[in-house]
Amino acid sequence: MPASPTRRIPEATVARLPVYQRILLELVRAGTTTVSSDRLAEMARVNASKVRKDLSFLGSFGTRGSGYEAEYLLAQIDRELGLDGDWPVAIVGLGNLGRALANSHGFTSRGFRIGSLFDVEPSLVGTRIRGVTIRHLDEFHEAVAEDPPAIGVIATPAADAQGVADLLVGSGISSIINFAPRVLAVPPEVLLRYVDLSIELQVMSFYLSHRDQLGTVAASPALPHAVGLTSGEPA
Amino acid sequence: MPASPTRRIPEATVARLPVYQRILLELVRAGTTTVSSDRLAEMARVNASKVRKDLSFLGSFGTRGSGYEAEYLLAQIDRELGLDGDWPVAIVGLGNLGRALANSHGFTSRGFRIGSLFDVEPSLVGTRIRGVTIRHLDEFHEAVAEDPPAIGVIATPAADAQGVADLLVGSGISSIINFAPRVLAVPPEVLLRYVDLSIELQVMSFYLSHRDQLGTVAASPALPHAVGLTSGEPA
DNA sequence: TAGATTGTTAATCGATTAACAATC
DNA sequence: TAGATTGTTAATCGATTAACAATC
Repeated sequence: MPASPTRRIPEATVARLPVYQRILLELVRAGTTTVSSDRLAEMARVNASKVRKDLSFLGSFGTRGSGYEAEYLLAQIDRELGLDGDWPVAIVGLGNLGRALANSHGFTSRGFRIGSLFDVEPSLVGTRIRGVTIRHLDEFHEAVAEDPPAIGVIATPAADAQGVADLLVGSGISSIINFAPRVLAVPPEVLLRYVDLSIELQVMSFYLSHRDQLGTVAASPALPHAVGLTSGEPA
Repeated sequence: MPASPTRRIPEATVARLPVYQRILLELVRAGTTTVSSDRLAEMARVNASKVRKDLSFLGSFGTRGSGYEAEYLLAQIDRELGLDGDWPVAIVGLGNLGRALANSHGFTSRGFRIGSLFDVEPSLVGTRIRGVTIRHLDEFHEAVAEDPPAIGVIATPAADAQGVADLLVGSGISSIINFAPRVLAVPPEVLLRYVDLSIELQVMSFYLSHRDQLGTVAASPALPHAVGLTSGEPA
């Protein structure tokens, strides 16, 4: 019943697993024990065949005639996503955005913890967020040597983003999420992802401005939707 | 030389246009006048063929032998994205995240403006961000009647997100960007996009935990990368 | 001209989806 | 059993990419 040992999960499926994960989390909290692919599909706004195909890459966890046991499926997805691990994350930049991130769901959910926080602003250095003291960026290398982060998050002003990226890469961090509205240059082996309101707004703008034109409207944007660019090659 | 009048831009291309847009903006600011598909591809971390194909959907704007005129290409992309329009955006929720959004690049760049801001917190209502006064959510319907937003942004705590979504949809807004870590139910014709740190972190976690395993690593995540789910059908 | 680079073709690859046999 | 729903197949669709003729 487990999938073959050499299962290779398609990228498009990986992108949807966190979505199913969140849906299942909400369902489980609401007391749901069993869920069908139809229901999952409705909530994720995707095709039910796609849900079944996606889940089939992880194994055969459903029961014909009744559906999936929500809690069990959730555990399987967590395992697949590596959320049974403990990934320390370093956040650089604790302005409004950085503070929002540090206080976000991302770090209260399984798999992640705030490893370290950095800023250069004297009034912020030394203060604490969620029990973690903000350190000066000058201390970056020693802090990282103590507790090496798995993922670096850039939440600085755009002008500082490349410098911080260089620092992260220089310290051996190979996964970066960039919230600064700036295109970054990093070595090709570094996993780099962008999260960006402007880009989302622009994609919306495209669909808004093409919506009512003749019949010229393109297909609706697919669900694992773009927010930016980029990624690194796997090792 | 313009593309056929019935050009239909593929979804994957639409997702990359904002990326090219940003790169061109940075190049133009840095004084670059001409750029090749190779250079653009390098900065966007995609294949050069893909850049040329993407741009060819907009028309034939390059010059064989030398490349693209940066400023002109930028203008064409802006036009295609509808950034020559003026889209008022309403932001609901002005905690750290909402404030970060209101002050972000998204609203200082072409095409968008902060139309209205809403919160329920008495200490916030009446204060101003970038010249716009925060109003109480109770005033939502009258405010929206005065100046109907094209796009609604949800930046509230997760628990309030569905209620706000209902309010937005009820007032006729058909494009929503949700920053709250909650799955929303909205009618199928509503364009809904999610932006979410947790989801980004989870996708990173997957690639991190599969990186060194045997040769089992999946393909690197494609650049228009997933951050969530969903979208509405075009009208 | 010689070198460079576009725009486009066509082959390939990956993702989506309807359909249905398997089976609870 | 009858009804429901999975897991998987196979056809289809869309996206990627190498290659190269066109052409500046």
